[in-house]
Amino acid sequence: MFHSIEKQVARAFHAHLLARYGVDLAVAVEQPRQSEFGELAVPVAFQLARQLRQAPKKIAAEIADEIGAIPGVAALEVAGNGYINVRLDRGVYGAAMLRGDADEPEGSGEKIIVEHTNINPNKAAHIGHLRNAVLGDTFVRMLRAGGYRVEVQNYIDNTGVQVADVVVGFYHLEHKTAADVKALIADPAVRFDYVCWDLYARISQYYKDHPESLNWRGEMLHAIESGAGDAAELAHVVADAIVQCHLATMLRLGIEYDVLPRESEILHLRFWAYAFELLKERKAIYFETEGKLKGCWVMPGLSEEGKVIVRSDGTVVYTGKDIAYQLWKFGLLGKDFYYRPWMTYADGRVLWATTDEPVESGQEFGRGWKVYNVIDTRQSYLQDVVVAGLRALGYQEQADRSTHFNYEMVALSPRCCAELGIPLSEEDRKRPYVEVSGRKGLGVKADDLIDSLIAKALEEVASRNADLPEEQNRRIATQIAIGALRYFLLKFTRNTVIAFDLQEALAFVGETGPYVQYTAVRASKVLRKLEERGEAMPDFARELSPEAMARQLASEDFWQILLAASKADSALAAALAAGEPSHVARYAFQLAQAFSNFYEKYPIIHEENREKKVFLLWMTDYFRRQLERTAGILGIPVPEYM
RNA sequence: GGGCGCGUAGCUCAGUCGGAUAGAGCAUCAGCCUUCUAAGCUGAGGGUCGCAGGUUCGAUUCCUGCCGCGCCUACCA
Repeated sequence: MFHSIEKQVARAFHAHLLARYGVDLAVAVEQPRQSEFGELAVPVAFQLARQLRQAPKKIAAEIADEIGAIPGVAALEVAGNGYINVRLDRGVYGAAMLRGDADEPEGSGEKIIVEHTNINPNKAAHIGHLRNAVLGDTFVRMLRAGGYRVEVQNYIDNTGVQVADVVVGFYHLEHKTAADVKALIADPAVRFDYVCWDLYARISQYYKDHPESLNWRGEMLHAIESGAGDAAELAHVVADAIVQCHLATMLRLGIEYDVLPRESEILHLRFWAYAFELLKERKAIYFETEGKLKGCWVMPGLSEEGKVIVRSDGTVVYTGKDIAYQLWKFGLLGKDFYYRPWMTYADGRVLWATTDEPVESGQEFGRGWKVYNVIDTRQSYLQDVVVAGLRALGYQEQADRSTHFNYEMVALSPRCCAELGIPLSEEDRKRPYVEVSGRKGLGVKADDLIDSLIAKALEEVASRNADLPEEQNRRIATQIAIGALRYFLLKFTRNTVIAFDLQEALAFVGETGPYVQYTAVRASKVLRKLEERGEAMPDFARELSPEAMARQLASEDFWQILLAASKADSALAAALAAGEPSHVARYAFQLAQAFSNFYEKYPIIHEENREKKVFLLWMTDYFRRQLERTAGILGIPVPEYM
């Protein structure tokens, strides 16, 4: 609701400035810090002061005097050195909310592709991967809430070095065949992704101790690429099983995908070969004939030496395949995958995976208008190479619409390492944080963290609801765990390194997901209590006249609280514009704070005055809806009770 | 060396396009449960916005330099 007014005010000012001063200005509308200054502030007089060579205060007065009536606005006031403060008509505003006036969604019909998660399928997911997936998933939810059409892709690098290493581990360290590993996967007592986690650390250490054994890796990569033999089969078995683990882990947090594009198909369907020809043809890469990079195909420009795309042994680096993939995402490759169903989600939606077998699936993916790649900021250079590749091929517009949705890494605080029993060098102990490393097996596994959160939440839930069945309490505890974890990962801005701290992640008080959930639970509990007392929910539209609304909203307290609740769309729009899910998280917390205040201060169902009681109930219901909607955008479920 | 990012309360972090008295959570201290769930609420203390210049009506915000920290700078991803 608030967002509509914001836009309306901005439009009115823009039109007036154009007509009166002939100035085409992008009008900024901000929210004053102090509520006494009104609901909106327009600092446009400051911008004009320079051009018109007049005092801001004088210009502001002139504008406020001449602009005329703006729908929904009660008054304009000049304050400070030249602010124009806007006071809304509370009755009109309240009545519009009662009618359920919604802001028109901004989204266009163009398809937006968001790629996230992208975990190497060779070990269990850790907190770093969770940040990626939760950020990506939340951004997707934001876009969809904003009316955009989104396709979610989770790229599976099932033929890369990391998978090869684990397969080498199974082969040379464990002496296991594909059949042995299949049996291991089928064993319900074995957490296969955990087994691989340890094995990956072991083989990495083994390479370090026995550098000559590194040729195993090369051999394995070739075997996988050829696609035949026991080794290739083992690689597929391992990667598929780990993907299954990752999908299960993500599903625990409510994260789903539309399609899994796999690297094996990029190879087998010759996407890369095709892109390679394109790159050569359009002179985006050149063959180096001398020096250090002799025999490589190199993309010049981004760094001093250029970026190797094809190694001297003829194999392509990941970034090369990524260029082919990015071209496909925009529908520029002229080739396409085939698709087969991978699994079905609870709501019946099918997750598709690519295949190289020509089958008619009736599915179409890719051909996006805009592409977001959710990838951590350490890979900025590689992402720049991909975009430079598009540019070099002449796809300027698509390059401009390629966004590296970057974020900082999750590291471990030294204290956290100590708690987890991770030994640290003297040097590491002095650092502010220690990088997670899959190779070293250094990190917090996603499922372990979720399990700890559930256990802790269950303790809490059970102590408050001892009379309820354990199974039911466990379900609630799971929802609380999800809320805690998602909020924890979302409350930081993207470019903040999260120094992971177990105590903080496990916190349920203060600025946390459970606080937001608890508030929503309280709101719906009030409404439920009303019915338990045998009272019906009032017909708000009939009982609350615009006059009654204006009367109640004359209370500064009520007005401020309602105003806060009405800003959900505005907060979402700002967060989308900034590409910053943390803004939504922060708003959810502020919203919860506002309701908690209201809840503590005003008895709702015990209110004697009928008009006021109906109004309070309406406020509660409105809050509940706004809170649930915002939580939903964050992927935070609202439990029945807590 | 080069590129990117960070430095704000004891700790962890926010801080709209340069704007009005720099905020939140945690921690500390003092209060609030016979009334809709205390995972809550109220209040208090706590700041040289890394340092030094510059730009201007105005700088935590923009520019330059310096100091400190991190990441990237692979024929790994």
